[in-house]
Amino acid sequence: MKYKALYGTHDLLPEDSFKWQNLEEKVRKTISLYNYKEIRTPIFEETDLFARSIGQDTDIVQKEMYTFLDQGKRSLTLRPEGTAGVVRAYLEHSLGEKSPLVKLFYFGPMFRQERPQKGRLRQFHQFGVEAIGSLEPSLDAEVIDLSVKICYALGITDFKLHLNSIGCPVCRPIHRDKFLNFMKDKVGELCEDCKTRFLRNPLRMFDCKKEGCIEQLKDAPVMIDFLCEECKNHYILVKQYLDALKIDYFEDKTLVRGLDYYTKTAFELKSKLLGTQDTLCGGGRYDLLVEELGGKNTPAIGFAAGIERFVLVLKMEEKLDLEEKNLDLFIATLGDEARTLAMKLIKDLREKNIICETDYLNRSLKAQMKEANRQKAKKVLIIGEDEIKKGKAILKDMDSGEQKEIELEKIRGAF
RNA sequence: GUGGAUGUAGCUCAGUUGGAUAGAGCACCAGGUUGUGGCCCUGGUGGUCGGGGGUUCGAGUCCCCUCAUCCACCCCA
Repeated sequence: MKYKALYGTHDLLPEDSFKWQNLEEKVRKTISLYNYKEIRTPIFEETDLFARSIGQDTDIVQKEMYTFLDQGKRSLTLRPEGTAGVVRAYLEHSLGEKSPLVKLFYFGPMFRQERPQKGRLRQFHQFGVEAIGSLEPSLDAEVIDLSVKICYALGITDFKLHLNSIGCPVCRPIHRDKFLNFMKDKVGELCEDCKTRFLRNPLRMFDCKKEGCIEQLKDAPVMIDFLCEECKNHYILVKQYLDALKIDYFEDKTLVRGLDYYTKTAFELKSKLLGTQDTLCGGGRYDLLVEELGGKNTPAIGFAAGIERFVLVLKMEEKLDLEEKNLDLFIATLGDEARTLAMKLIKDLREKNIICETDYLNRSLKAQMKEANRQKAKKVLIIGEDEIKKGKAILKDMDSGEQKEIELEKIRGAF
């Protein structure tokens, strides 16, 4: 075979596409309950937008973006995540001038050039929400509540909410100094990866699974103990709201975010069923991003969720909707006259929203019946020469096997 | 970018210490029913054994290279 889907990309075939549709429908419905409105932004943007918002030093910008030059020699990039484009659109259309709090959601493909593995693809799909314009902890609670609610709406039960606060530009440097100071004598004991992390992204050391590193990090200062008054109070209030909403959470002092724009509240929904790429949904505050992209100082919070990962978990929990819309009627024909009649009937019935199908391969009646069965048609209408003469046709119920003659003009009434 | 594993029919997989026209189940097509599906029976279509090179009288099987996929590292949805 000459052409194949690129490494890390997948075709969504008919046998699965309806499952995605069902999933999307439920997600949309739930998000709408929380009064978020859909926004659709382009899947490519100026490269600089992503570099600016995600952060020059992140892995995404450093090595994972699909970047190309267009005919005009401008550097463009397939979006690696959704927030940057949404905030760009928010600013471009002055949505903040029309309403102080803007609640948006999106669905769509994202692109990152990573090595694929379970739960990780190069073109993958996310949905996410962004609430832009408020610093209220109650808004954090709403966003978190929504993410949890979506899981329940889909029937997912095996997941855990991890919660943390990663501070702000006031308190983060203080912790960073303390942390580096604490670790600097221990660097020699760390694994090679952690030595690199120490220089590039020290907090990532908390993710290390090696026992030696975990031991060294045991008493390391964590961000949560260094929060400034504002961040500390914010975090306390978020927890109070979550308690009030009876949402269980696990305070994960080591939870870090990969994108530079995050501040204060950070959360993830994780599922053990996923293997090592266990994050279903990740989010948090990004109070600095809007200003960073040229807007006014505007606090915001959001999350993004991986649709493929949801599908994986749903498959494992066997909660995927298997209901396919199947055929209401298959019309089997014998002869040219019958086929013409069938064509007219079908056009008519489709007008009435009846899903119907007929044979386009000149097959035997037996083969047509097999086809009807394969497509799970509820009923089959058989039109042959005898039936045309009599002005009647045979209507067969495929479940019971019963069949009866029916006048051609009365067929519409049978549904 | 690094490591490990796996590539045989549309799908899931057998294939012995290297041995003759490469198999099974499912799916597909046809017949058993001159105009009736599912179950059953019979038959059929379908494979450059991922690709290339090598060893050998002989390679799906052994060796080398390459490509692809999966899993893991890194990192993230």
